[in-house]
Amino acid sequence: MRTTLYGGVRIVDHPDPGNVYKLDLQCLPMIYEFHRHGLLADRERFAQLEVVLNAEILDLNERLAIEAGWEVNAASSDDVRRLLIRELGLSAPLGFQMTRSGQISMDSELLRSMRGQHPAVDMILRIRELRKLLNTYVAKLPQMLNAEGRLRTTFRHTSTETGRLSSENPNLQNIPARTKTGIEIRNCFRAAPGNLLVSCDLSQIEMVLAGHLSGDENMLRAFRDGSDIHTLTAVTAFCLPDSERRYYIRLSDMARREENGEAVVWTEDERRDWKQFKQQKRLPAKTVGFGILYGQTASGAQWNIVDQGGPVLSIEACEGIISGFFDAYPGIRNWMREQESRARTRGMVWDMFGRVRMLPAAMSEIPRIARKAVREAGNMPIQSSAQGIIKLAMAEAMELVKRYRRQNHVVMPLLQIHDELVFEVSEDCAECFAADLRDIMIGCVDLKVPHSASYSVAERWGELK
DNA sequence: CGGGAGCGCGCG
DNA sequence: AAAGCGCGCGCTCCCG
Repeated sequence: MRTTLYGGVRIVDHPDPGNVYKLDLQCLPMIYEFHRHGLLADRERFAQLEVVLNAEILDLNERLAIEAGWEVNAASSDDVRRLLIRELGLSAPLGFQMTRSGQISMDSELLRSMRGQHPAVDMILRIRELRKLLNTYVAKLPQMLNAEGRLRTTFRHTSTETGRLSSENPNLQNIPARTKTGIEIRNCFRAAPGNLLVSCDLSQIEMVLAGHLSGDENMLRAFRDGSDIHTLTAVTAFCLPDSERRYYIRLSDMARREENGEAVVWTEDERRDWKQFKQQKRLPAKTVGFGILYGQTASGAQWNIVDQGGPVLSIEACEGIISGFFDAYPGIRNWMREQESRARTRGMVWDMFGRVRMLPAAMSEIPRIARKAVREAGNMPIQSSAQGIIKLAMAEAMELVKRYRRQNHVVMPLLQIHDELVFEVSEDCAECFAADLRDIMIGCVDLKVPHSASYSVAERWGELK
């Protein structure tokens, strides 16, 4: 039994936080490297992109004004509400979400669900997307370059609740990646001539850790066999009969092998069935699977499934998928309950390295406050453990960096983006460094699941992965 | 005109 | 009514 003070609170019987302090200390040399180097930017390319975006936004704004009959500011949710709800009378398939101040929310999730009712919806979405990219990144970042044309960020390593790093002035952990224009922004960052960018990330690390921490046998087996987790969840959650179960698991296996570059022969029926299963069953199951790690409820899942192009499901159906997930992986349910109980009875949870998060709110008598804390309790050990693994890898990778430097190679640690590390490395050894880095990210910790990491090498950031 | 709340959205 | 975890940051709107 150990009694210590943590955050000014006396607590009994919790893991030794000594390892955490060591972890945080050991990753500092690499953070120093991040600060020292910065990312090389392509001014020319930024400038070109800025012209293109400006033109498209201007054009869209004009067309929106014609459509509406007045000058709508897409960045003003008041304007958007006035146009779409009051003047055009549009409605959402799942009803409206309210903001804290009691207004109907006009966020992109809701707008996407109203697509097709009126052309103004798509225009507003597109204007929003482009304005965000232009104002936050394309017009802003080039002003922040140093004399060498490199962009430096500041990482904070003591500011988050889960041990994650945060990045500010500017934030280089949220550079766009998901859209076509976003990738063009990433392509404005590059390695210097003679160098290449290397990135390596931990695959599905949070789901892997859910398996490791809970010890759930079904999930461990699934990861060991390399089967598709979301298909397994789907067939259980939707209560498919045995024959269909086996059929779809076989199809998911074929899809995986095909992705790995194997030649796979599909019949026409199989193709059609897989495509339908993927959209109608696997997508909801996948969405729920991620949501569960955040404590998502049925109504949250319902919105999310629609948002990602899945079917409109009833609340009952969503509840069914969530409980189906827990039936497929009962160990996860028990583990989640254990975190909830730690939060409710002791006001704290901790991760696999002993990092503690105090959650006194979980003891609150106000249900909304307590529920929020319980969600945080379920997520923290997973997010925090993932971060611990990356910090271990950062410490070990620093030795790798020194070894390469002794052989006169250029190696510049550039960024940590939560489950990913980015380096700039001389081109003659980039591939080799990447493989060594991957081995460190896998080997730095021993989990019940053999986890994996994947790397990528390219000249420009947007070409990675 | 600066500060801050509220909203929205980029990333993992 | 509430609504999914962790961040940083830009714009709008309102206040002093």
